[in-house]
Amino acid sequence: MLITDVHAFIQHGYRDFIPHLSIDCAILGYHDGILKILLTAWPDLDGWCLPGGYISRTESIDHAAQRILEERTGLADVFLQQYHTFGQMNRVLPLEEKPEFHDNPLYRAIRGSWLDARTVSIGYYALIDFSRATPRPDEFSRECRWWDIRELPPLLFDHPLMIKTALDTIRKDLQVHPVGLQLLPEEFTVPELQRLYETLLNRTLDRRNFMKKMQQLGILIRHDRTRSIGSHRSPYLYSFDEERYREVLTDQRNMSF
Amino acid sequence: MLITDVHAFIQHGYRDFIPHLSIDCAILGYHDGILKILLTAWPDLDGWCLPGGYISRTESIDHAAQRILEERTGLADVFLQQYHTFGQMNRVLPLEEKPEFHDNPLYRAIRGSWLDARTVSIGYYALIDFSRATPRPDEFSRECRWWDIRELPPLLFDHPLMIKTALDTIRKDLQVHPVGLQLLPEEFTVPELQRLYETLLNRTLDRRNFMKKMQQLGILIRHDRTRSIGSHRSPYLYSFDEERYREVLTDQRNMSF
DNA sequence: CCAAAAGTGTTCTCGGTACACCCATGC
DNA sequence: GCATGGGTGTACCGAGAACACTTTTGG
Repeated sequence: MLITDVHAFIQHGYRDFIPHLSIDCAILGYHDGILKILLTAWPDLDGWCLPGGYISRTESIDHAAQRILEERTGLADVFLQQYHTFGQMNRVLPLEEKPEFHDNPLYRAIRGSWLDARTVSIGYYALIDFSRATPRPDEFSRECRWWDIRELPPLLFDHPLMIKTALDTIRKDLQVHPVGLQLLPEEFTVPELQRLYETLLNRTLDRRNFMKKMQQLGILIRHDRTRSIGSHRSPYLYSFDEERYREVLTDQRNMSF
Repeated sequence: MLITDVHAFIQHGYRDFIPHLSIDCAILGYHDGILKILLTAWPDLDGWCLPGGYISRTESIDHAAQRILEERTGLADVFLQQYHTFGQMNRVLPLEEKPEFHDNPLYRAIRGSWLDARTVSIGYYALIDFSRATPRPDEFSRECRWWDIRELPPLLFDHPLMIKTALDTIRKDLQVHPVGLQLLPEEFTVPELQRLYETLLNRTLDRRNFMKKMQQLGILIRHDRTRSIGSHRSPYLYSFDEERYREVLTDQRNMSF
């Protein structure tokens, strides 16, 4: 479902969408050792937000999250995980205090509408390769772009908490679910995979122990070819053993680093 | 906030409560090696439900969950944890198919009201001592009582999934959070504590390893007195070292059994 | 004195961590 | 040949799992 007319959406959107309930997606993007997060900005406000949206009355919340992610990134069938529902009373309060909020015609239209109500938001996180996504702002936003996770702009609402909770959850889930299937190309080297883990966990890992761990998980298939990386020894190329990968996913043993 | 008049609530409840969004509480009760769950039944329907309720427009979702729990059990300040939000399209569908649903005047009043709408539900779980709770049905229910977790009655909606997810989450959280502070009397024996763990995890544990684990966590204080348990050696009485207990809670290391 | 439960200590194994040496590559 | 990063193996340590004997109590 596409929102073509912003003001029709403000006035009648509650016919198609559930009021008081929204979804916010912490879309983490990884590429070449850089971890970014997708944020959107509204006009005349200098704070940024997680991409969000509303739930159609005829779709599941998981479907709504997938749809929102696809609208913002162009990517479908992404691993997307519900992680927490945020329902504090003061979630959105700080916005009302901003003077910019009162001047802009868009926000004036929103005031008093179904959108101007206490809202509970369901948080989802996703992990994707940001080089494959093309960020697109939604109808309300002036901008939608990647931000380095280490240099975030000012954030609106309770979105700092949402991002922190998402990262904590991802790092915890990483112990159980070997990620990376979505984030790396078909063929990759172990140092590349290690760098992904190091970036997500925000700490360095021991090369030898990391290799041992991956070998005993058995989810990697080594190819004969290597990758040329300049004036160094060429690392082997690997692929995921997808079948074994799924076995490990269902297995509930933890992986620690 | 108390609902005094059921029909006023059906007609005007949306003024005070957020529509389309509810809370369901998986309230687990433990006592003497028995694990139970609190369920409510609606008139003329032979399926049971988790106790649930709506969120006041002026309270946080956590507060709403606490309130609902207190209304059903009389207990305040209970450890209550959000664990998942359920938003499938067909959550409530099976109810509409039941013939009993169409005959009862209560359900006829609900049809077409704000309550007869697609609803997303936030799941919370709690762990309490069921001997200290006095179950009370809500205004819609004909009964509210404990059921042994091993012998559950037929359940309505997606509540089987809710219960399964709650139990899975509790068992996972048990690895991190030493529970039991809420579920045991002030003074207890280690075998009693072990039985609590065994009941929650639904498997037996080794006495010696369990004792070692508790000792190295350091959350137990041994008293000089013992408890007389019949024709057997009298086990020592212990209390929780609450200060140390809180330290362990914040610590993120896992406890495995 | 006997049955049943409580209390305690040792061994084994596995996984995580720390650590050092050689190898390949391009300049 | 040298700098840089890739590939591999070993030693240690702590935690969990398996396991047996003694002690207490009431009948």
